[in-house]
Amino acid sequence: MDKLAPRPLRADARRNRERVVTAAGVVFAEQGRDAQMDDVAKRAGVGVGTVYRHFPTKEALIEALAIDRFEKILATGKEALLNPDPWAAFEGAIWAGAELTASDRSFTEIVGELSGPMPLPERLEREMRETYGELMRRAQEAGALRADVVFDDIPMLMCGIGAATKKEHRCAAAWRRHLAIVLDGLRAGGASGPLPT
Amino acid sequence: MDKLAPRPLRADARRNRERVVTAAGVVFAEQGRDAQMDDVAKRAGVGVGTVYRHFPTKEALIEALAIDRFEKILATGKEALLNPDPWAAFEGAIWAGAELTASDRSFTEIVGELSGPMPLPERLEREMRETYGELMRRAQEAGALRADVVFDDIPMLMCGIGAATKKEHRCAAAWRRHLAIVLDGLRAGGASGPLPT
Amino acid sequence: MDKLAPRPLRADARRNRERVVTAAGVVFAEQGRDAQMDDVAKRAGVGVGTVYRHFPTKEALIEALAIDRFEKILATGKEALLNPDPWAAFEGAIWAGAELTASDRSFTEIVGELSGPMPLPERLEREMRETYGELMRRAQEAGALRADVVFDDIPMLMCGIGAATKKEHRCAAAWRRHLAIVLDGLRAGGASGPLPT
Amino acid sequence: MDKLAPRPLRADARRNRERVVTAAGVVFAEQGRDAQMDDVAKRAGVGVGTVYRHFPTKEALIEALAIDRFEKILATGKEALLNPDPWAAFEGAIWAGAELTASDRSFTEIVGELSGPMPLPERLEREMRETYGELMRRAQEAGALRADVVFDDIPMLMCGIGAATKKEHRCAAAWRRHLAIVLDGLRAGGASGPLPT
DNA sequence: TATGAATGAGCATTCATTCAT
DNA sequence: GATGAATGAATGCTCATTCAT
Repeated sequence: MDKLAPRPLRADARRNRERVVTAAGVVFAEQGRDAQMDDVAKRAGVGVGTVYRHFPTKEALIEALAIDRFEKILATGKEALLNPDPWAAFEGAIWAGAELTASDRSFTEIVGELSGPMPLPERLEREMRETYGELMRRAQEAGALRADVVFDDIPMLMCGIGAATKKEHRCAAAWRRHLAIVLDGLRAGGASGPLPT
Repeated sequence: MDKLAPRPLRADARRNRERVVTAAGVVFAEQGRDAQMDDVAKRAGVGVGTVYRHFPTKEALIEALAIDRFEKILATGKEALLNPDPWAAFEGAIWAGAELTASDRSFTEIVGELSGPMPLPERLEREMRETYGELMRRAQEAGALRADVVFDDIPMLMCGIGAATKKEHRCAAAWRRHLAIVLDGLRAGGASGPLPT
Repeated sequence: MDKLAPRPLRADARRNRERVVTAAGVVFAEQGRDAQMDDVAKRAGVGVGTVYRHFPTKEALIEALAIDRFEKILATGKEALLNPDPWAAFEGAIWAGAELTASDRSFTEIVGELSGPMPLPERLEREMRETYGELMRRAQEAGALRADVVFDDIPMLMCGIGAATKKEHRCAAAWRRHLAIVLDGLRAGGASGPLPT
Repeated sequence: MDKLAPRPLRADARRNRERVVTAAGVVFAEQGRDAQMDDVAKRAGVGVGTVYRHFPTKEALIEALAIDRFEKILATGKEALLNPDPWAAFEGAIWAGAELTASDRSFTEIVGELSGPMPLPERLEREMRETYGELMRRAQEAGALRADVVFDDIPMLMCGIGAATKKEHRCAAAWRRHLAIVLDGLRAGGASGPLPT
């Protein structure tokens, strides 16, 4: 009913939860979102029941996984903020996020299905906005990033990059070309005109 | 008996096949790749058996759908070749393809799952290569398109656009911003350096 | 409604019927009773509808096939009656029937499933009884066939032989050993005691 | 589903497996090889999933059933070895096996389909060979069993008996007449000549 | 709390039979 | 009559979820 108090979660329970999330990451990475709960359990070395104790549905597990991924992206964004060069900071954040996305097949799949129906927790979304918003603001103030991009363009662009990492295009690292092109398009100097609204 | 003429396929059979493809387009668009064959049949107003008479497996139906989509894209590409302005022709082809992609949610999903395991028929792939290759060559010769993009970058970029059209981003037409950025990145003038290989 | 008059059946219709029966014989021989009606039709070079015009159900077709087979067996039995040696006549009839059975996989399968639920037409059954009954009577009168075998033992023994021809026992002709043993058991001299009732 | 009394035993999985096998025996006996897995489950009082938990495919279930049957036959064969009279031992083993076969209609069907494509486990086949081989050797040494029968003739003959038990011949026990005839044919004294090779 | 056996709705696919052409 | 496209009930099997131990 009331969610005021987050339950303490005993040490072994927390460890189990961790194992499940980790296993889910691997299994979904390998087999995509159609992977089976039994496989996740097996990989985690627990029974299915335990998986369901921590995550009431498969969807909930996937959501938890997605949040975990976004936390990691956010971390790279925060780290980028330390870079004094505004454009390098922005660019570096984007490259780091893309690298994470590319390194895990499930990442894209999960994040891909996610944006619409499965919103992130308020705190996470806010921090994402703050962090990447700040990176963009600085780069724009420095005249490096075109002025008409807004924060909401970023997840969209990242979705595109994610899609590029998912397939077997000409070569495994083909997505880097995609990102390089996009970044050139994002440069203040490259703009051929204002973005459509 | 004689195979000189391809099977005429009775009038009603052809009509039914058409209805199945149309229904499949709608159903897969609405429910994604996991939509059920029974639903396709119901939507088409035929029995499942009829669906299976025309397409031996669900996979075959999806593939047929994908080919149909690619044919439409190819048609816009060929039309673009008529435009004497090399960059406008190239840009127009890309916009037209994206528009088609955006107008049908299943398009992206199906094409998305497609590139890897389900190759297009040789003829279609060749024509795609020829048409878009020519569009690119002209635009590059005119100094409008950066010289280091190659044909294989296009499907990758289109996948990205497709991903952008799939989600509910800030607004329905947000993908246009994505494409505008990408196109700016593709301009010869916008390149900040060579694309990674 | 009334079936008093057998319909004339136009020449081409009769020819078609013949083709269907022949095709069914081959197809069921190759694939067993689970073969499909479509395959029978294809083999016969007609549409399924034509098959169904002549045989209202698959079961009816199989029954017709069975009758056809029994007619052939009966023919060998009648021919055997011409042999003046009573035991040789009996033995020859049995061998001939087994040979037919062995030569066609569907034969056994169909006949096997048949005896119980699918009785032969009265005329055919009567003639079988008359012919084989006579062969047995003569052999028994000559003191060659044990006196306690009765007509109804024969189909049972033939079923057994049929089963033997169906499998891949030690060698293709292993069933001949089975029949040789049975025939020795049927000889008047071989009886170790009366058959159970 | 379950009885009012709480289940005391932990090994309900094993019991369920037993129930599935038993139910399968009955259902396949009644309806033959084409019986449905759902019916087996219903008869066993479990869900289909449970059937599939224990037997990955229908084929596997049938095979398990067949092995179970052969084990029972083998047991009677081993018991017969205790009989000091060589012919009585051999004859008794055959009768006992036939009795088992006759008592369960599915037995024949399953074994019938079995011999070819579905070999028994090595151990079982070996023990069958050893046991029945020994019974035959003794009976032949005693001059009671004709010298030219070999082990491989036995399954063939049993198939025949099985076929005889399967149908509704003149009377329910008609197969006993078949077996009596075969046994007379197997006696050393009854041989009219060597068996065909 | 952990376990994994049990559940059963769900799904792709088949095939005997019907019926419009 | 002949054809073969259409039908849809039936079937083997899966897998997210529940629950007895």
